Amino acid sequence: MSKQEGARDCCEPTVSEALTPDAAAGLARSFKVLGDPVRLRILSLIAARKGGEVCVCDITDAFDLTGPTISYHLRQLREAGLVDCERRGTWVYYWIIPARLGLLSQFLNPADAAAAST
Amino acid sequence: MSKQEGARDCCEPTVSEALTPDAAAGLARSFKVLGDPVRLRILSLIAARKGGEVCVCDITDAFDLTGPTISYHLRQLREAGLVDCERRGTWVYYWIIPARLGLLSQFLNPADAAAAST
DNA sequence: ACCTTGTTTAGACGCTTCTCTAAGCAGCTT
DNA sequence: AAGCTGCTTAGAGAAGCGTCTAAACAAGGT
Repeated sequence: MSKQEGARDCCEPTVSEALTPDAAAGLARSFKVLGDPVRLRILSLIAARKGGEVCVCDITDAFDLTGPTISYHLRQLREAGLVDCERRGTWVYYWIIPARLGLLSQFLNPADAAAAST
Repeated sequence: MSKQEGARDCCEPTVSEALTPDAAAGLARSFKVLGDPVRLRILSLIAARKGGEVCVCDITDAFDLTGPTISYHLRQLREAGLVDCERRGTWVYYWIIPARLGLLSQFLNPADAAAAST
């Protein structure tokens, strides 16, 4: 309820057009998956890694959670199309799918996306 | 588990640096609020509106939900810092706080944000 | 003052989510 | 082939979320 006008009259970016219920459902599913601190940390851990790939065992080591719990979160990320994985011998490696994140980013700030595509 | 390499070797954007648990918690809270189709539609409804402001009654009319439910979602959006509101006479108007959305967008795609800030 | 309309708060209830333990599968290594 | 390690699946329980109805609060109009 603060009366701070002025935060919104500088650039007009934000969310483009009104969303259909279906489009909203699709986007919401992705955002919901991002709405957990553990998954966000997993994602940034993968992204920060040189080579862009991380073994599940490295992820598990970075958290104070059991293996199955990490596996659960990785599955959520996978099913949301945010990461993909591949087994190589004993280990399973995960990497980020940038296109999906780009899509979400674009929804939040169409102006940035437009600027980037020039 | 699909073997599609190559989706990630074209541009290297994605998520910048490894997140601290605290930073992750803050971001996750915002993304969680975005992780609901109704809230996403409310947001896009406000954003699409000429003038950038919408009365609660207009929002309520756009959904097949009760007033209290809409009020609940608006509160979530408000407490996440994504929107702000002001009462004017009988009606309460909501608008989007672009800075917050920009921050989230930037997390998802640092490359876009960098390009936009030039 | 009172009633009417717009909005929020409180409380209840069913469904989903996140975590765990136990058990299963996959691929080395000996 | 038997056992070891890495990872996933299955099932259970506590906590959280989204919806509703009922009631309260806020402003304006008789």
